[in-house]
Amino acid sequence: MKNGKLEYISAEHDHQRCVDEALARAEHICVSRGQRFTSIRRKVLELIWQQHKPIGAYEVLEQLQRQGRAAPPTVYRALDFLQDLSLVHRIESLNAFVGCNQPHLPHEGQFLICESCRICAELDSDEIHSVIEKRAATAGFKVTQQRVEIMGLCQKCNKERS
Amino acid sequence: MKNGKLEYISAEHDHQRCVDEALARAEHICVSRGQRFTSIRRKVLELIWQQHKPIGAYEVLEQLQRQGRAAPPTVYRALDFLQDLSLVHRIESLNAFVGCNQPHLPHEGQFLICESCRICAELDSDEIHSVIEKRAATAGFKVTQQRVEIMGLCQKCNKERS
DNA sequence: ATTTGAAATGTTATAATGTAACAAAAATAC
DNA sequence: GTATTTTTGTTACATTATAACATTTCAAAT
Repeated sequence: MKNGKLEYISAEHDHQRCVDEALARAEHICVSRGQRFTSIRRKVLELIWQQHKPIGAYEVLEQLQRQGRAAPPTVYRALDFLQDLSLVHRIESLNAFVGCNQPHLPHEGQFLICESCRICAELDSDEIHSVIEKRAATAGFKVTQQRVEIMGLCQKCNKERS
Repeated sequence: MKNGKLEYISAEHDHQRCVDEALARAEHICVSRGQRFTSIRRKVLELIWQQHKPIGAYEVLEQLQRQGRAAPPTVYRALDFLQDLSLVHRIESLNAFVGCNQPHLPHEGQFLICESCRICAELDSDEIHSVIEKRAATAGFKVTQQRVEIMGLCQKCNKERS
């Protein structure tokens, strides 16, 4: 996404591979930090990655329940764990969760959210980050976290409407 | 807030006057748009303005109930109305609402939220706005709304900690 | 291999936030 | 003054999230 293209919208995007890679990266990150990538955590992350769209906690729960019992705390705990490692992000304006492309990098949450198809792309723009930081500093404010949620139409949906 | 100072934190801030002015501006805006500034809407807006901190819908409800019956839809309807006119904004990461300083201007939501004292200041930085717009355009994304929520420490709380 | 302590998960109940649907009342238009 | 629209009341419920405590699983140390 550094190049500003939402490449996983395109037809040639191999999504199964995309998910598998995300899971592999996640496992690596967990291990390297001495955390356990348990089957529940893996399953929840996999469900979240199955689309590039934010998914609600109770939607994850429903999917989990198709293969056995599960209750809300199970899902929320997994989500909390995954968020702590930046493997998923919460989209505040949607009460929903989305997989993170670059969990290895320290980064803020910057999201493009399509109001039509709901696809959600994560940005990681240093320029946005630093302008916000600078403006906050002008107000004497010490930033610990930035959340940028940008609603609108993705390129594909925008074309279809015109 | 254009000057980047959070002046209403200071001791000389006359908050009653601040609230009164906000209500007067709100009334004017409603009238000028052919909308009714009913007593419920006024009361809800007043409650929200009583602090420069985001307040939850159910907290507003509690206050309302001190002077008669009220149920959640009453509050949410008033909040929806006030949001439509940009008289209040919803802070997504807090599930809470805050009064808007400059409802007359077209603007995006940009907020500085102090994690310590919870005070919330609205920015309206063209620079932040345009950088986000530009970055989104690079991804072929057509922006309809930006939400920027910046967590951290306000000047006052930051000083107190050091 | 067994014990043991910590981490993770199960389970039940409930809290917190938000909305649907329809009835009644109030304001405005005719 | 009646009709129409807008606002509010009221009840019930949907959605999102967490508290509290029991049980299980895992891994480290013996």
